[in-house]
Amino acid sequence: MTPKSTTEADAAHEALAVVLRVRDGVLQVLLWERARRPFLGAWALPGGRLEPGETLERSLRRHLAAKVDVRDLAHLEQLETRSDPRRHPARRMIATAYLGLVPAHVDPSVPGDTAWQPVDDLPAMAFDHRDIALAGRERLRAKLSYTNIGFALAPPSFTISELRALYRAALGHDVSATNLQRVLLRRRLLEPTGETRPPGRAGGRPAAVFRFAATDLAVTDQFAVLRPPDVR
Amino acid sequence: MTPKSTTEADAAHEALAVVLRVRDGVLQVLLWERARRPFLGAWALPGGRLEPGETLERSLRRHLAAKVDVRDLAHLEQLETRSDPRRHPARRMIATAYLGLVPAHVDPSVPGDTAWQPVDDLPAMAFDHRDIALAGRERLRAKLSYTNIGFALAPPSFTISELRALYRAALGHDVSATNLQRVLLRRRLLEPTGETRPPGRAGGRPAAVFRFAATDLAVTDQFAVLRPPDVR
DNA sequence: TCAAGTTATCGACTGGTAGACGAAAACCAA
DNA sequence: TTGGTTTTCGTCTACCAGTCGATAACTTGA
Repeated sequence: MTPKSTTEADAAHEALAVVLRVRDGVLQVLLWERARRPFLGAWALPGGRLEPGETLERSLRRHLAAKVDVRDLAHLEQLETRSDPRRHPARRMIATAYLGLVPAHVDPSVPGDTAWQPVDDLPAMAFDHRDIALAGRERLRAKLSYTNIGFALAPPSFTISELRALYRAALGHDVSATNLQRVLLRRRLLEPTGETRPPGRAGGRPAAVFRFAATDLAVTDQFAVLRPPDVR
Repeated sequence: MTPKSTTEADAAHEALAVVLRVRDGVLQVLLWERARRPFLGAWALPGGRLEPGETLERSLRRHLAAKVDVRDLAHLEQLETRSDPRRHPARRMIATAYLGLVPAHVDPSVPGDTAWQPVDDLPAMAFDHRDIALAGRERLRAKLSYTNIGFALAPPSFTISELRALYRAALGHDVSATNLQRVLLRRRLLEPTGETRPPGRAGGRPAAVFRFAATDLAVTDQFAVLRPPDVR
């Protein structure tokens, strides 16, 4: 049978966040420099201990409030829970990671010990945080293809060129402007605002301005290759 | 600042499993009848407390061993972590749920307090286990469409008709035998064994026998509508 | 004012894939 | 031999994404 009385205390639990944004064509993650051991001075994901009575998401938002304005978080979803006993060198610590997205148009001021780092060229990181950060990137990339999660990275309105730059930075490869517009329009994820943006100094045709349709994310969170019959 | 000393003990953590199989054309989940309060006598997902030094997956396999032969589990992946303080009426309990799949050809004997229940017609369940079970079903349905996760539900070899029955039960809707074969063959997920199965008493053409190709699940775990250019 | 350059948008072509359907194959039973 | 059953295969069609080139709408500079 399983032991009923735990000799040591129950495992501590923490919530961590992979907060991503696109800036200057680069996908960045919010990291902070640890101020205590272990891994003193190393880069780490923001987050912290779960306190009694809190949900994980609430705890995460509380810890995050010290780093960024939580109102700037356009999207937050659970990633995975890590439980390897050796992931923390000193104590038992279970971590539940979340993926958070910050739109391109907000630039939250962050404390001095906090910085945006490129996800494709991460510095040395504490614990297993590097793996978690990369898992967050992969989740974003997968979901960009079949959901409207892109709205969480984009400003309220944008041109196709601007959106294309966002997708290129997040996906890590180029996307065709023609296909991006057609695919998103056909799926009713995008709608034109009717406005246009004046061209830059080099000239060029004014770009039409679009916005993401106000559809529920959950609605478009599904994709099926084998669709049910008669649904068309 | 956040409180450093926890007045009450840290939250207890449990691992739960949504173990699914297809039997007689019905998608079933493994449940057991609780033998103690709260929810005494109600149906619950198998699982139990995480003990010191265990990973979540190891803990789950240990608890599951009392219910089914763990070697019969063809697939196990993490689903989600639930942390609502009110999900357990008496104490603080965080649950990490997993999705497990049992192939159709094995029929593990289960203890008397354990039973397979239809996922589409669940009995009243303890805690939030009903939500978790349905989340497991949705994960399976989504992944059936774009991964080779179906191999974990299928016997080592099978005819297209048998596989079609499996998919119909799991997906909840009919699938065309023609398309099922063509789609899976084209993606190299399926390969013919060269054998045929003799027809039943009513006659009919002998069915060709297939098996899932021995590709790594992780390899086929990706799908992209917006593919990178030049990859063809 | 006009030509050249620039950027955005659109239409057309192509290839690939899935759903539907019916024909053909391979068996059984009467 | 005929009719029924099940499986398998080919074909037709629709849809969708990737590519490419034409066109639109603007700029600057001569």
